[in-house]
Amino acid sequence: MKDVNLEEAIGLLKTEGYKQTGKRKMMLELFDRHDRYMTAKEVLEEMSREFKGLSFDTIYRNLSTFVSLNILEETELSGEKHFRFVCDSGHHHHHFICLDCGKTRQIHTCPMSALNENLSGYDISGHKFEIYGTCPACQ
Amino acid sequence: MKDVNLEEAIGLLKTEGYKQTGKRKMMLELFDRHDRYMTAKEVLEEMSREFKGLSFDTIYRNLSTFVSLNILEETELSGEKHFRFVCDSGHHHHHFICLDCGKTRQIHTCPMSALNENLSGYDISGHKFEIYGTCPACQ
DNA sequence: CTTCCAAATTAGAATCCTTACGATTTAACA
DNA sequence: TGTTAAATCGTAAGGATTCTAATTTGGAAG
Repeated sequence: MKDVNLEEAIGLLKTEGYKQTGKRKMMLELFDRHDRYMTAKEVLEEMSREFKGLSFDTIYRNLSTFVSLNILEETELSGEKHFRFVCDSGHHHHHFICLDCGKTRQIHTCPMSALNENLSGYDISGHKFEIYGTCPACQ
Repeated sequence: MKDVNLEEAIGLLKTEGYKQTGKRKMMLELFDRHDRYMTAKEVLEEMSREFKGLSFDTIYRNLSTFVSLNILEETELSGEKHFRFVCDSGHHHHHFICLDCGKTRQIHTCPMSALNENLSGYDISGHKFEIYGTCPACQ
């Protein structure tokens, strides 16, 4: 199940004309394996074990590439960008995010569908609904 | 109406044992007058006209103080902290935020009250619901 | 299996936002 | 007024992120 996503993601690189490098594959494996929000620094630290002398730039550039390819999703927690493998549930949803471990739990209630305000005249480009706290495992 | 809030905010400084300095008063007047989300840099620029040689430290320290006094509220937009006078409507609400001018419009629908997920076992410490876009005036 | 080129990576500097520091000034009270 | 703790200044430090120029490499073409 998850491996399908991983393979799909790696395949997407070729499809879109990006090179399949060992670093990119390891980054994607990392996100697939952890299945939680991670910072660029965390990714760098884990990758550095295998790839010594890894550059900041590589991490940030690839994270940005993956987000634009819709392989990763991004959110900002306490001033730091966090990334996770995009959920494959196939429908729009939101997240409870554990502030300790970064793991998430899907929330299927979307406030936009239940919105009873009149926002005509407003051009809406996006919305964010996140619930923060501590997951059962971290308590 | 808004002046009441401003006076209350200035008065709160004394009540809580903080000094009422000209810089703090001008900062609060600024937020009262603009009534929108502003960055520390925007505040610094406007204040610098009157107070030349104003220090970063003063801006950030006072912004932080005002937030802790519940005079200002804070959110993070594209990697930068934004602050605005806390709304006085007296009840919990959320915001549409114009990404051009920073002005907001209150949203009274709260997703937490309509949440039909079972989150027992999760320790919830907070939530965020924001709608982004362009307000009528900025289109 | 080579050659080749655009893409990827590196190392390090630069940028942006934010916070921290010791020295100086100032608000508020007696 | 004088005193004192709080506020401010000037600047440096910090962390996250982006940029640049030089080098390396994936992978398509021969």
